[in-house]
Amino acid sequence: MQNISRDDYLKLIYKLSENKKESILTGDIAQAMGVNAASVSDMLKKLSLSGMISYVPYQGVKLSRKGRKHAMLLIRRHRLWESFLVNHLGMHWNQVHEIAEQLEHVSSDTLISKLDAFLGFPDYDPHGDPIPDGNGVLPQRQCMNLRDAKPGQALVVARVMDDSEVFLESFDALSIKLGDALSVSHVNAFDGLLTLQREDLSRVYISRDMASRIECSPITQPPSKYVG
Amino acid sequence: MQNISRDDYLKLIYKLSENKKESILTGDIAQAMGVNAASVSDMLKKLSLSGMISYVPYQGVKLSRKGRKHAMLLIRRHRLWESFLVNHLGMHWNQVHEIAEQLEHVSSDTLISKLDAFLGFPDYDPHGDPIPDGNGVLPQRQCMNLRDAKPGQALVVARVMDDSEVFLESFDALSIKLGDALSVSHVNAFDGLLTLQREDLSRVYISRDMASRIECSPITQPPSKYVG
DNA sequence: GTAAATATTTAGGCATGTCTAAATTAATTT
DNA sequence: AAATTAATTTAGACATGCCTAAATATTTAC
Repeated sequence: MQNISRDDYLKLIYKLSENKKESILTGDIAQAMGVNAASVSDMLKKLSLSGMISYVPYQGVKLSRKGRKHAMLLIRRHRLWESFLVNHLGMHWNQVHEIAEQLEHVSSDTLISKLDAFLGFPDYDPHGDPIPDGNGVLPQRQCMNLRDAKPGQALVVARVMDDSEVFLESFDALSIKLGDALSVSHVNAFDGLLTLQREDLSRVYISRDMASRIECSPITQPPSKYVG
Repeated sequence: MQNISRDDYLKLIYKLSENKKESILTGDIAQAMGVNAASVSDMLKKLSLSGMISYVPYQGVKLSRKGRKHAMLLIRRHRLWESFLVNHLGMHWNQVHEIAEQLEHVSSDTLISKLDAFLGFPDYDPHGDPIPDGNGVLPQRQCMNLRDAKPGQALVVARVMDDSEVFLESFDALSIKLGDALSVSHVNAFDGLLTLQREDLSRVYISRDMASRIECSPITQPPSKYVG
C-alpha cells in the first residue's frame, strides 16, 4: 500500500514494453505518467537500485525478471478487481479502471487468491485482457487484430485494446459483446471499413480505426468431409 | 487514497471519543497510533486547519461535525468491506481487519454504494458492529453488555467488542455465533462466571472478562396472559 | 505556593516523491 | 566534423509524514 508510485512506474514500464521491443525512454515514461522527466530520472535510479529494472543513463530502461514478475502480479490484481466490479457489482466496463487502479495497491496474497476463487479463476477480465496466474504467467490464446481480418474469415470477438470511455461507448453502440461470433462479409478497399455478419445474419459496420483496437480469435472452419 | 494518514487519525480520534466524553489527549493518540507525540502534534495542526477537529494546544482535541461525518464514512467503508471478506470470500473474522484497513482507503462513492447493494444493505458487519448509512448515521439497536446480564435473562448475542485474534478464537471455541439465543442460568457470585443455556439446552460458560467484550440484545418475554 | 514530574509542542532532520532551472549528453543539421 | 537542437540528468526546493532532542506548558506533590 505504500509503494504506490513505484508500482505505478513498474506497471507503466511493462505496458510500454509490450508495444516496443527496445528500451523505454525517460521521456516516454514522463509523458505517460504526466510527470516531469526529472522525477522519472529520480525514480529510475531507485528502481534500478532495488533490482526491478536495468537502467543505463541516457539509454533508457528495461524491466528485470524480478520487475516483470512484480508488474504481472499488479496486473493480476487489477484485472481480478475489474472482473469483480463488472461481473458482481454491476458496474459498466468503462467505469472500473480508476477504481481497480486503487484496489490493486491493497497488498494481501490471501485476499487475491480468495478473490480469484470467488470469481471462478477467470482467465480473462471484462475487457478480454488475460489475467496472469499467481506466478505472473499469462494464459495463451491465439488472437488477431480485427483490422487484419479478410473476407470470409469467421471469428469470435475476444478483447478490446482501448479503455477510454469514448471507445468503449462506441463499441457498446455496435451491439456486439466479447464472445460474439462474427464473420467478415466485406472489407472496403478504400478505407478498410469492415462489414461483418452476426450469427443472426444481421450486419455490423466497423471502421479501421475501431477495428484496430479489437482483437479476435479466428475460427478455423473444420475441413468439410468432401474437401480434399 | 492519498490522505491515508489523515484518515487514520480521524478514525482513531472517533474511536477514542466513543469511550471518553472529554477531549482526546495527544499522548493517547500517539500511543494508539504507535507514533511519537511530536508527530501527533504536527498532524493535529493540519487536521485543525482543514476543519476536521477543534484543537486547543495542550488541551486535547475533539472531532468537528465535519470530522465526525468523515470518520463515519470511513467506518462505513471498513465494515462493508469486512462483510464482503467474511460473507463472500469466506475469510475468517479474525483475518479481515488489516485488509479492510487498506480497502477502506479506496475512495469511490459509486464503489461503496454498489458494494452496499451487493451485500444486501447490511446493518451490521460480521463482528456485529453497526454499519453507518451513506449519511454517516448509525442504525440504532438496544444492546447490553453480557457482563451485566442477570439470571433468567434471555438474550441474543449481537456483537463482539474485541477484534484481537486471541479473543475471537476463544469466542469461536465457545461454539456460539452472533444471532444465537441464550438464557442466563447462573452468575457466580465470586468471579462473575456466567452459565448460559442454548436453545438446545446445552450449556456455555463465559468468564466476566470474556463477557465484558460481548454485547447482547435482551429478549423481553411477552407478558403471560395469566400474569398481572 | 513553589518545586518536581509529566505531557505537549517546537526545532531541526530524514525519506519519499514531486517540481523548476541549470548542466550535461546524445542526436540532427549543415 | 562542428554547431545547433533535443533529450536527459543533476542540483536545489517544497510538501508530507515521520523522527529525536530541546523548550515550554501543565499537573502533581510536598
